[in-house]
Amino acid sequence: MKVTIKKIAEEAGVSVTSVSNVINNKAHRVSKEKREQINAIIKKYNYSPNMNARALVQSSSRLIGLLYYSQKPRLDFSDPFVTDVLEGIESIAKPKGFFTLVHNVSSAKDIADIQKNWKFDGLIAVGFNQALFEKIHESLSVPIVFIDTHLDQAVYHNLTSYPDRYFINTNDRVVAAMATDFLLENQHEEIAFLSYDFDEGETSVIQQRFLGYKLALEKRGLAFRSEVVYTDEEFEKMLADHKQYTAVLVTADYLAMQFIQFMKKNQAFREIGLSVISLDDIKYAQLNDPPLTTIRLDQVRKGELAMEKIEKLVKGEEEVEQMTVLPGQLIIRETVQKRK
Amino acid sequence: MKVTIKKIAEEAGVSVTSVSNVINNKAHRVSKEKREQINAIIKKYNYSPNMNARALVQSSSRLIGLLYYSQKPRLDFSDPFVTDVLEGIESIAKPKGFFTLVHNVSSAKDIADIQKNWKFDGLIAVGFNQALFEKIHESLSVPIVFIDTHLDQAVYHNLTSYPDRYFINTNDRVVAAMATDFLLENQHEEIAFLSYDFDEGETSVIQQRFLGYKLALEKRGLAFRSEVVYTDEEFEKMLADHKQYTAVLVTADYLAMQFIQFMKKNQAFREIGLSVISLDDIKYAQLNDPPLTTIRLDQVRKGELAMEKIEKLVKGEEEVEQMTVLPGQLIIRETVQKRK
DNA sequence: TTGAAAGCGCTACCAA
DNA sequence: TTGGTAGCGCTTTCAA
Repeated sequence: MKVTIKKIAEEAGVSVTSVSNVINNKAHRVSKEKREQINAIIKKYNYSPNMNARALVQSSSRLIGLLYYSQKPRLDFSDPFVTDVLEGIESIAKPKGFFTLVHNVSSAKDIADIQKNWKFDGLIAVGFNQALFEKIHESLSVPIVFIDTHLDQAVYHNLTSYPDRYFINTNDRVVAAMATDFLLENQHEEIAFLSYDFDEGETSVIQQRFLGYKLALEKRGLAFRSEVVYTDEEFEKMLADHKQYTAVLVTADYLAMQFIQFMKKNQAFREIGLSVISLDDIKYAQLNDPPLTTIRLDQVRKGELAMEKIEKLVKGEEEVEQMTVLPGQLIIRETVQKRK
Repeated sequence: MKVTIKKIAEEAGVSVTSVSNVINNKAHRVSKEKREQINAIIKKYNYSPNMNARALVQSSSRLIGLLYYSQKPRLDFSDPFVTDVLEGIESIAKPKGFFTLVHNVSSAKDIADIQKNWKFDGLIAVGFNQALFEKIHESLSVPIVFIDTHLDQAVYHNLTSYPDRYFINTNDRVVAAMATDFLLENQHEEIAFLSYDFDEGETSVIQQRFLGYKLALEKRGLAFRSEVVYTDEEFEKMLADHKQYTAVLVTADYLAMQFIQFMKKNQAFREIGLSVISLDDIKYAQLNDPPLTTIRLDQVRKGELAMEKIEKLVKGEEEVEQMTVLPGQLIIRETVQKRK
């Protein structure tokens, strides 16, 4: 037998209103006597209110939507960029009584389906691009926190026109420049760039890092050479070209690990004294052999911050900063050697 | 302005019933003429029904709850046991129109809060123990698929008494024996066992693997030696004891990677020709140096299977098998050497 | 084929 | 301090 607020009210000999008041911590509206009685019955039946009914009337739900963008219909959850954010969110959401609905967004159409369905209190969108941002911005009115979403500067310069849109980013340009600088400081002047394939024309995480890399080179008076820019498909080519560079900046730890393994297999890592620096500092970075020198991006923290912002927004009491940029932290381990 | 079914009905000049019928693919109850008109308006407003209202009346929701057990309030999402399951679930759930709510369960109390809240169509519970199983079994009536949940044999021998409870497991005993056997075949007779801390008295994943390890030894006529059973806190001890064993069975790739790194650091891995086999085959296993010999458990597949079961259950058409046991697959790479 | 109306469980408003 | 009741948006009878 289903137990509803009505049943509780009947059994306690009070009105549903009183029960509702007790549930919703408006206990001061109920006499202590009745309050205790109601609580006893609630406990007896292990009752907790139906969230659908509650959401229906309140137009709010304690439900957070976590939207991951990926072109592939299948999200790669072994990617720490994906899961660390989730970890951060859950750690804040659970104690605050929020539930997290995870959804993979691969097209604009997916977005339309989402909000209207579930009356989210807020959305956290990870890795969106400009097109998707615009789509979701105009079709949904709930607060949205964007993580690692790189947009045209026009948006960032005009944040006030985007109320209820919040951003948590790494300054990818700075962070890539930081990595490049570290290589430079270690006397490396011929630095390759290795990343997943990307479109130079569109603002994206990788594209920003690429810019940072070029900038750092330029600042040092060094020429950028497009011949030493590689994608994850070009390990063979990198092997053949290895005399063209003494160090490489890799845009992700995982990719760096693959690359190093490949070079080791071909006697071209330790033997030629190749230096490697990457970005992320995933849990496995320090288990690599040699342990990865990398820049910690702290995705977990981003998740926590996003959830904290949403919680404040729901409470509606505090001001919430629209833009939060997290610094990267250089983690020196063993893959970068001073060049002799 | 909010667009509801009522608004659509008004604008189309029909009743809400007709609109409802169109939405729910009972289109045959509506004349073609009206149907087209309604569809046009729906499209115009990009309307989609409020799931809360729908769930309220139907007591069903297209919502799946994914419950992870962990003692810690904070779930470790970098654990592939956690995320691979999620990946499998989402890959099936999304195309079928299900949404996945992720929740971390660390106590019996968490369970009570859950079901009543959201009217799940089904639950997927990962890594539960006997106590939690019983708690959730008696308090919830929706279908539940348990993944990697080890229970007293009494339950498994009497599955018919547990309708709507489904199980997807690895036979951890078999899989651990398989790993041990592989070591044995390679002439190792002194085999250590390394795992996270566990309670020998309670049925659990690790406890089952421990049993499998002992069984395999026994079958070979080898004595089990409790001195070579270690936890993740005892790397130092393992180093000191290294003459006591020539190979080690580790219950998780991640732990194996940590152990190997530790031993390498102390010149006690390659130098003493230690062999290691572990379980999981996470994505990083092959990037280890040397690449890990391990047993693939395929957690992604488990997630897919769980979601498939639930989908069938919701449709209510097909019979669903209550117990599915997935085999492990030996992946031979480079951490096991034939003993000389 | 169509629509009116009841009711899902809850909160919020207003009156007592 | 208490309770009656409207109404959230939808599906589902049931009657027309």
